[in-house]
Amino acid sequence: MSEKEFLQKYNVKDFDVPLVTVDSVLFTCHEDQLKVLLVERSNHPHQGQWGLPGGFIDLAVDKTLEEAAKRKLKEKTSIEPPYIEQLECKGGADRDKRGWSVSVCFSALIAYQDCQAHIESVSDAKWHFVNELGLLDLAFDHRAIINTALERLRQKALYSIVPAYALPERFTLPELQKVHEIILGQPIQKKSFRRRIEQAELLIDTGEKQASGKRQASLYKMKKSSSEYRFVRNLEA
Amino acid sequence: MSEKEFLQKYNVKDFDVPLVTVDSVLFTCHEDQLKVLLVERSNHPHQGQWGLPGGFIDLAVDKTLEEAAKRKLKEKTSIEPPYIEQLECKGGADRDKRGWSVSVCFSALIAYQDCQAHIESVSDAKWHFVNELGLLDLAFDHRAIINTALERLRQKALYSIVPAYALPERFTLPELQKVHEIILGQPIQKKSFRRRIEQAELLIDTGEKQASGKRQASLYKMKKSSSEYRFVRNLEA
DNA sequence: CCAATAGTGTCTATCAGACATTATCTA
DNA sequence: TAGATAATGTCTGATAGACACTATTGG
Repeated sequence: MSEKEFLQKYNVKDFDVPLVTVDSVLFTCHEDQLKVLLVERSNHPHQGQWGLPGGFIDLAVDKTLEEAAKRKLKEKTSIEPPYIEQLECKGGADRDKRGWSVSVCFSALIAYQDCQAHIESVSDAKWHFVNELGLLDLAFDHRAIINTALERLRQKALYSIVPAYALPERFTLPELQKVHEIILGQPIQKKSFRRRIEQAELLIDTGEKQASGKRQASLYKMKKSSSEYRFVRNLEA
Repeated sequence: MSEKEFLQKYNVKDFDVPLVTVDSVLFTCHEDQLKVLLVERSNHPHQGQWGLPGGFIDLAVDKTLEEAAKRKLKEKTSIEPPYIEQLECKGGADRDKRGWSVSVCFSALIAYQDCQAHIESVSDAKWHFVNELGLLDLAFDHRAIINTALERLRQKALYSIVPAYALPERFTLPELQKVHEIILGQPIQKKSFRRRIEQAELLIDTGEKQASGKRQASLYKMKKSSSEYRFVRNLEA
């Protein structure tokens, strides 16, 4: 049989296939706390419970998995997050009552200010304090996914400035340090933090200042590809 | 509608779903070179081309994605690799001629000695020098997946001793250093390498020695969970 | 004893931690 | 001017790089 014939006859539905979803753990920083976006499920299974924003891939619309995840996030936040990366893929026979299922999970960051207005207008989406998830009964294995995302984000806070994407495009160094401290759950030496960022030349000084009450702090923005930079030496956990 | 009714009516095949495979990049070290296991495809599409060991999930057999990947590897190597981790998930409309497809990719390591006999007995599987893949026309986007796996493995060689899993259970420090050097493509300072492993207490001295020609080297084995250890400071790339 | 490989001693360079100090802002 | 926040100076400590040195083996 030629490949052409083979492809003509091929039909996915002749086989037992798992169901596939994309789900995203979208973090932000607000009120000196880490928050994660959750959605109240309108459909079975787990109707009424909180879960991660996500859903099925639209084969006709989505070109890639990341596009699918972004599309789902955009529905809730109105914009695509400035940072998104694949986290892990969960799959198994028992994680979804509908059958063998695969969830391709993403971890993303966004500035609170950039999407709060829209999120408030969407009735089923809400920021939740990461520290207070203990009380909630989350859908599927979404709690475990959030924990994995948190762990990864903590690692990144130790060796990169990826957490900057939880801030607006322009931000001050004290703000950035605060975000790292919130993620890590502990204070960082100001000098160490600034020194390494300066030395690696990861930020651009916009020349502007931010009046935050007392002495004004310089406003910076990320250089392109600064998020890929990895410090040789980690901050201590 | 109750959840029970919903689940009774639910049928995956009522929806357009992508096809899902698992694929693994299995590395080993041999003849001072990094090698990757490839399989000659017996079926369409890409019949006759080399590709990663993998295939469809057997919903009746596999409990998780990792189990599916291990099962596929075992078919070619006769054993499960001592190290396997999820690498990334590739998905898109165009990566497979059969339709929208998702590949859950794993990266794994194994000792050459532990599986070479069986691999030689399997007619369609073969170790390929990683440095000589340029000549091959690999199936699907498998070349890109291998490159991602390589990049990740290089990172791990800088901050962990995961590469030890490309060696037999018992190995010498010079052997381990050599594996790291092969992965990194450059020499490492012997003293630095040994110092950090000793200090982190990652290995157990078995008391045995290996006669490799000249002075005998001590044989070590990994401690449990040493593979999760991450040095605070990387080797320099 | 020689050659080769295993393993150690030790100096330097780099960079994070600690914390004191200075600078700049508003009230 | 006082108080607060931003930013810097500088010492210490940990650890990787460099490389010379010693130790142990087989021939």
